[in-house]
Amino acid sequence: MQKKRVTLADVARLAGLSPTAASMILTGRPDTRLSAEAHAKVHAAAAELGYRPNVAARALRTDQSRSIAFISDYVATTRFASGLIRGALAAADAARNVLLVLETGGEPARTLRAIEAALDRQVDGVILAAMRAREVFLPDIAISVPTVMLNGTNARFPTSVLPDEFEGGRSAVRLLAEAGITDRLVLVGHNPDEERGQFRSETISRRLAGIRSEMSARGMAFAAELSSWDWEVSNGYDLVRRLLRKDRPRGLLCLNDRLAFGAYQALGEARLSIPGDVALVSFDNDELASYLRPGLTTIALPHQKMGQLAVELLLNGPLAAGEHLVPMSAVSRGSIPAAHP
Amino acid sequence: MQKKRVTLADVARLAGLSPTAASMILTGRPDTRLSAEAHAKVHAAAAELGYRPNVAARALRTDQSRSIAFISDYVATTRFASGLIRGALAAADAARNVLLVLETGGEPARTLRAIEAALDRQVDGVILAAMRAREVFLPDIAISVPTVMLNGTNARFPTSVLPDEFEGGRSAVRLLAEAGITDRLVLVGHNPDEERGQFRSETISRRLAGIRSEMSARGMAFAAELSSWDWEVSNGYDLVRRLLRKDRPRGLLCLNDRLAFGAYQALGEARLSIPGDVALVSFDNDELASYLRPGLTTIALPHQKMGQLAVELLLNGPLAAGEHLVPMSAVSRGSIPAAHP
DNA sequence: TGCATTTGCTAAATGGTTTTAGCAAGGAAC
DNA sequence: GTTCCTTGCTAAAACCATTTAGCAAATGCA
Repeated sequence: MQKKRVTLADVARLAGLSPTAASMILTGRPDTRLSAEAHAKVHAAAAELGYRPNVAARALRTDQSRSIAFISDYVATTRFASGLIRGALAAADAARNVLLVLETGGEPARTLRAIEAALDRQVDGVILAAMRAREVFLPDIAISVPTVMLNGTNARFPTSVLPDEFEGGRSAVRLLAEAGITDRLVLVGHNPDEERGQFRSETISRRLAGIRSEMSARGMAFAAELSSWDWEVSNGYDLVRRLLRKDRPRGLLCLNDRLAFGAYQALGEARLSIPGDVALVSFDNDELASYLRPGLTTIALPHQKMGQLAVELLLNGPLAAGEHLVPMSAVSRGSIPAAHP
Repeated sequence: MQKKRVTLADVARLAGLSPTAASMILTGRPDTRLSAEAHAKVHAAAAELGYRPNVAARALRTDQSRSIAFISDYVATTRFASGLIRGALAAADAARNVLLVLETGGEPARTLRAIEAALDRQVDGVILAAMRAREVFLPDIAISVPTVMLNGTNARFPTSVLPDEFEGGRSAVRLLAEAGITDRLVLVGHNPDEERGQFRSETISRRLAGIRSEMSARGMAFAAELSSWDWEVSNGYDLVRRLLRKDRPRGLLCLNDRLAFGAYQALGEARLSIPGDVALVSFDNDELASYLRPGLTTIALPHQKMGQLAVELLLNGPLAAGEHLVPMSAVSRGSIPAAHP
């Protein structure tokens, strides 16, 4: 369809120099002693021919492929979660790198295949991302390149990027308190096992810890705590419907946006208005939050920034071990009353 | 972090044979005359050393990288749309290929960079996917490898994978008709310009053509057609709220799920029940559809299958030009009454 | 036995880039 | 007039797998 690729040798020939010289000049080596004239000639030749280096050949020689693997249990669970990928893509693009995206479905065999496929292609780094699980299972295979855990943790890879759930939890309570809602407050979605760090792991329990910390700092307490194993729309609906049979809460603190959506449905059926009768705050800033009416006030998961940070950590020098916490910011829409004077 | 990579030479040495022999055996060449014993020795050696071929080196020699580029305007607009990627990933994985995912944001400059980055990495094929736009803009750069348009069309690349919108449109009408709803039917979201093929291009106008075809085949006609440029939740809400001031429809045919969600909100406010008072059918089978109550009956976009097909077309021999239509299937939930006897 | 063919394997070239080692010419220092 | 730097450049090796061309031994055929 097209003539043969232009190689470095072609550029060198046109410039009247050796491939060595051309390579040194085009890669911008610092301490070379080639003349300014040579630089000019090589750049001109490269531009004229539209030269683009063959990344495979370069990778063979340098062991650097300018590509990194993004290995995820799921590629997207919600549109919002795909912000992890989007942020990573943008950061990779900015650094002229490319993302190899691999999905594992959480299956060990597929995870193993994915890691091998990535390593075979000489990736410069690996991002192990979690859309669902937090504590990520990893097959026992050595990964010979820098590795970052994204939205999850694993003992073998100490560098991780996580949302700052503790502060996020505090923000949610603060939002309610500042709107004057300090009473008849119900927590929706809490699961005692979670909180003990048993299941979805620490990050969710940190969210709860932040909530509890801010509550007690302000002398507030929940009137009730509705727990649920899953956090889907239908769970929110069921929990709140049952609640409304007995109680009339003033505010609901939902642990994610889907639960909140279910709560909206139950409140709507009960003819209760938001935020007049009942105020709501939740977490995630899922796509849903903007669809609801009134819009849902929620503490956003900073997925995009997290994805970006993961790539930047990989690309910028030696990996800093430890947890890199990305702030969660409050997105105010209409589900809580305007702040108290 | 790890010892040096095992190379083919190492395998050959351990097996007591030449690299030539090892290569031929491991790549499974058909007509070679190497002994069964040699095969056994090489395989044993490869297994013992845990040999994995260096894809970069292989790419250099064979011009095949076992990787294909997935270049998309957006990586996901809804969770559902990310099915395009998910399907592509699964098919690539099955063929031991890998996906280079690139996002362009619809910007020409970024699109150009993405194509170059992919070509530089010797991808075996390119998928140009569209999450939003249907008629895809492409910078004027030659792509020297097989290319498939996914969920979009472009004159320069005749092979495309599209949903079968015409039949999908017919199904939606059929669903309503079979539930006995043939009267007081309103179309929500239609835009006259679209239908003339002006904007989002043919595929949406095919959806409408299918709808109209089935309507007239059954002697049905819309009581009203509400048009809107955008198809977001708020548009659906506004359109239907305005409609309800004057009319009392029996059924709404919404052109996507977000419009339908908006319609739910307006109907809820007006205290109309679904499907008792008003039935709804829409398109896409977005994540939303299952969240609503009652569940939304919708004609699914077969995103996952489409992504899969795109990869398979690339990988299986010469590209078949033309449009490859993937059927849209109806997903019945609770928003239309049970079928008429 | 003599010649051709088949069998079983290997040497060496190839792909495109980077990098090491070093050459030739000119100038400076002694 | 040597010797020693410096400057400006290049030859060739290296990276690793694939592939072409071909070699030596064994076998088949007459």
